[in-house]
Amino acid sequence: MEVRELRYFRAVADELNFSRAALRLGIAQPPLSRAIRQLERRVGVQLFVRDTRQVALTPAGHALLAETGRVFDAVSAAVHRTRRAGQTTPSVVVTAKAGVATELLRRVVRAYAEVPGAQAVEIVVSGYGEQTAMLRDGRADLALIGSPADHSGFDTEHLASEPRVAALPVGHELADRESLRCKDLIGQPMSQWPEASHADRVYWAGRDHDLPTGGPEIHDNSQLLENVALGQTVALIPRSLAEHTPRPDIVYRPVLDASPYTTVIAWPSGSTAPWIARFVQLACTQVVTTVIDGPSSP
Amino acid sequence: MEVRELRYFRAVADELNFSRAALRLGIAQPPLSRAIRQLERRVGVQLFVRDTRQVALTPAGHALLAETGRVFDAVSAAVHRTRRAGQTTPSVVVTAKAGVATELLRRVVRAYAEVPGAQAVEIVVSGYGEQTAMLRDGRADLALIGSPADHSGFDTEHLASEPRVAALPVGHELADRESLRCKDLIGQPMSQWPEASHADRVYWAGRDHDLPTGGPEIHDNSQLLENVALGQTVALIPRSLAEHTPRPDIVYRPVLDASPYTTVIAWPSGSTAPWIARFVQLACTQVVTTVIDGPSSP
DNA sequence: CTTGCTTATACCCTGGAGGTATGACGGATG
DNA sequence: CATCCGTCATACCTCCAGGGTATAAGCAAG
Repeated sequence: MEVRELRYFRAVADELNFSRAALRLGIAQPPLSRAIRQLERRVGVQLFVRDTRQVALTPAGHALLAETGRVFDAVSAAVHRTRRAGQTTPSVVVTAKAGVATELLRRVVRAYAEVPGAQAVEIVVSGYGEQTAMLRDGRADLALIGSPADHSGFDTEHLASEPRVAALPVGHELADRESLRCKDLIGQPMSQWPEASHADRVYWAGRDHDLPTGGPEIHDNSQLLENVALGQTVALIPRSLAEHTPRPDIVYRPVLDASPYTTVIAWPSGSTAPWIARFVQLACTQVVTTVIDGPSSP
Repeated sequence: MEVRELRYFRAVADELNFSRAALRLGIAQPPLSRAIRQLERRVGVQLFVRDTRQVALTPAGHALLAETGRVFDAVSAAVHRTRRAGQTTPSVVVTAKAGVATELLRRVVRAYAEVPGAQAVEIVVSGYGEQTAMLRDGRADLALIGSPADHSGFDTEHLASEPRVAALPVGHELADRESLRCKDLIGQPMSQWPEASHADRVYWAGRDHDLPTGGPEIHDNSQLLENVALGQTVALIPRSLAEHTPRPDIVYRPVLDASPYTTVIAWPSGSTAPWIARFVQLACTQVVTTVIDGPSSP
């Protein structure tokens, strides 16, 4: 099976229409039909049931579609990492969400620069949920990831945990309380990241608590806080974020029984590159000196 | 980048010799040289430094070689799983090492058969260390794996832990002791699985204990025990294995501070197929009733 | 210098990927 | 019911890239 065939397959599986898929691929429809037929012949199973009006995936087609992502990720990871390794001064790429843990990252990078023989470090700031994608497809070598992310397929090492606070608009009914509990937030509109899976939503809200969903969807921290200030939503955020973004129109209140916000450093599982081990080790020791304090979760 | 190009690259990287690589690939040498050149041109980096006498990998080549395995695994997983899904009665394939945990597996399979709408279950017995390979390349959907294995890239759920015993030949100097400790075994010839990485060896011997290596290499349990009986080696094995294979020429003695032998059920990380969740859940509940008893580790 | 081993170059050939034109089918529409 | 439109399949052509053979070129060893 060749990558080109898989690209064709995925286009058809996405569009469920040979003509549109061919358009998307930039080829004509007949060669696409033929390529799919040939793929079916080679693998030995039918992937689509198609009459002249309808195209649908067979169970085998569904199975193949589920696997295509891994193949594309592996291939583009190979290309990306090879290209980077081929540069005159290869650098290690670390990605992290804006805001959270950047001061930690700066410290680690400074410390890593001291290591004899260390490459340059390139820090790429990425949007919510994009860190894992960048690790998977090879745009990054290491990532700092917050707790509600999907770590599957990565090796991780725990870096820091910090308590969460609720961000409330000034004048909110809960704003005069010193601290809150998860159950206090039930019934409140609660913002969700757009890409968050169900598991993420549960986790984000604090594991095992039946916190509400359905607030407006937001894409970054400033947008989130803007929505909070406007009274559109409330939000559970890590305490450090609250400390770095004081706003006159928002109050932050600790949520005592929310699951702590944890930051992990992640890298592609099974990587044996020695500098990954060195960087991770450095990050772990740095985090000890950086002391992200706060009461430990009960 | 196409899979064919990667196959060619890997052959050359393995052989470090274009002629032999071409022979292995079943093509002539000139097309292979050209294909590699074209790959280098497409990716934009040099992969090999070659004069007329020597071929060596560049740093970029090393980086690419490290990624090829993931690509091949992903591709063959796609093919295997698609083929299986295309059969008239698709079955779920579970793999496990012979001996250990087979009674558990039988119970789970019986229970799973009761589930409405459940597929047939096919059990494949595989050699040491092969379970993970089968998961990775799609020959299996689920695997029961013993503790010294490399779980990276898989999701796992803990199933059972059991203490380890040392297998000693009758008449061995330690055979008359009721129980042992790891340090008693220092200096004994200790068998290693051939594919075991360094991490595996450490783990297998009981984490953090400086147990010896260098015994004869063995490939399955019966061969291992045969070697023990012949006085060639001693072995640390899970207790259930000892109980299922009583031998007049071998005595088993508990090793109190060896790390327990744990069995986990593993599946490709990120799989969302509902039947995986159902099977795993079933396995976890079954293991509670199967009660693999024994003293918990200190 | 010759021999033997390597990779690179030159050249040819063929299979298959891609294009165009068109057929066959079925739903929508009047 | 007839027409039209959108769909996938078929037929046929073109052309290039992947593969083969022959051979040059480079280097080490004898």
